[in-house]
Amino acid sequence: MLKLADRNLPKLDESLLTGLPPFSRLERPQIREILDQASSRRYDEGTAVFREGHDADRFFLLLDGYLRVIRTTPDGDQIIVLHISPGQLFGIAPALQRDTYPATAMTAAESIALSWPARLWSDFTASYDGFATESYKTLGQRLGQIQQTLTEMATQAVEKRVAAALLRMVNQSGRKTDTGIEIAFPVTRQNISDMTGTTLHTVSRLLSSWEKQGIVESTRKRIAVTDPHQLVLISNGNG
Amino acid sequence: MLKLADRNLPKLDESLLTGLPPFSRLERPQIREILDQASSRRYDEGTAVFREGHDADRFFLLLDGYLRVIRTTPDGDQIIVLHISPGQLFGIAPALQRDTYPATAMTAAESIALSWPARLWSDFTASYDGFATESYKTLGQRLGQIQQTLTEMATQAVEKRVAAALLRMVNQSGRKTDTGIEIAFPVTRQNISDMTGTTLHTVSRLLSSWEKQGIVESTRKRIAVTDPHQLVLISNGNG
DNA sequence: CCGCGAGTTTGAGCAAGAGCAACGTTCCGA
DNA sequence: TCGGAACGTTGCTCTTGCTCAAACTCGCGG
Repeated sequence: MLKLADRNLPKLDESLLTGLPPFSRLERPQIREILDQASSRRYDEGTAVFREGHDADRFFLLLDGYLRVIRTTPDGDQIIVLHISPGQLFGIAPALQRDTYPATAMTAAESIALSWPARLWSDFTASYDGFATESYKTLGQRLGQIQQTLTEMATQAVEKRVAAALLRMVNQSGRKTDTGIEIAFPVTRQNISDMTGTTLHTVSRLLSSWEKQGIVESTRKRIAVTDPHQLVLISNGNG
Repeated sequence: MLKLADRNLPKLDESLLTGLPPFSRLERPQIREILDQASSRRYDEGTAVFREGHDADRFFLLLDGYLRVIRTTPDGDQIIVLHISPGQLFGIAPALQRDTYPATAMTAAESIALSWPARLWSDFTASYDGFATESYKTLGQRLGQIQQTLTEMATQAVEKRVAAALLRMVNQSGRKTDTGIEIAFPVTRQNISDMTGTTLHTVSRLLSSWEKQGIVESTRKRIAVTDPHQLVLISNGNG
């Protein structure tokens, strides 16, 4: 159960949801209804919102921060399936008639998420025009992205996979800085190796080499791409 | 457009759909309605039902046969994302608001499929109780399976991946024979390497070795597992 | 029944990248 | 300000499994 301190006592503002795809076709009173049924909670960096195998009793919307969706193998290896950005629904196992979550959601940075009890999913899809359509659209995009990652993993050499992983993070969360485009959340070499099925050693060597070539800049846990075009070339094989 | 010869002129029998998950809660007249709007078509082994990138203008139900869902990379490598068995919906891109198919569907054996125009999807989910629920449940399972494959690909050595791929095919389409459990559709070494991101050479070596150990039996394009338990051990690392 | 083509087997060499080890650096909290 | 933990770098070794090459075999169509 959520502790009292975790619930958002001052009323949530309607502007939180307006404009987000699942709610874009709704009027203020409907958004009000939806918000009144939501719980809001803040999560420190590196904590789990839910874990693989646990009861899928709620579904979520990320308001602020970034999440990693992670699967762990029986022998402890883990891989990052995808990242979630603000405004996206996640943990929608209830929509797929699953009774447990198929993966773990970890915060990559301090985050804030709304959540609703699983049983409300069918209410939402029935009552709110466009909610189902937009949610399943998101799901379709996510499915496509995972298939994309799968094909990369199966056919591409490590260097290309790492380049592609960086580009994906930049596209999803890139912030312009004076020197390049920075990934908006902390990323370690280990994280990148978990996205690409390699080791942190190999990732470290690749980043060092790219840094020498002026393609990326990185401090500990922070990565910026200074020459995205070059990275695209690498990810397509013309390194 | 479908040619006349492809349409099933004698009325489709209602028993084709009864009992299949998406239609299990429906009465005969509703099933009649659904069938009357369907096109039926037969496909030779090795032909495409639809191709990646093409207009997602229909969705399908496999009545008989087996399909491979395939993605191809820009440089011509291809990987088999999953297999479709009789009774399953496929090509449901319309349900996910996609305007093109994200993958190609090839017949692994001679097959028969029904299909409906994409625009009917929303009619079906609105009119037929349980159709949406069951369809999205299938989708959820498929998503989970792809994530599973992705983690394997990223963390497991080739031998384990191949063992796991064989087990998946056996579980999905295994037919008991006097000597073991046979995969119900033709499978080449190349096919297996396309499922596991390796080469046909490596697969051939593995199968030869397993054959010597009495774990599998294979003729050209036909594979049977004689000792599934042993394969499970291999796929878990205790080779 | 023959011949061809698609699929398979096997060998040898080689390179990508994993594993291991040791050291360096940054950050944070006491 | 100091110490330690977490993260990163780099060199070396060793293995996995890919590449290339060549021969083999099954099964089908003519």
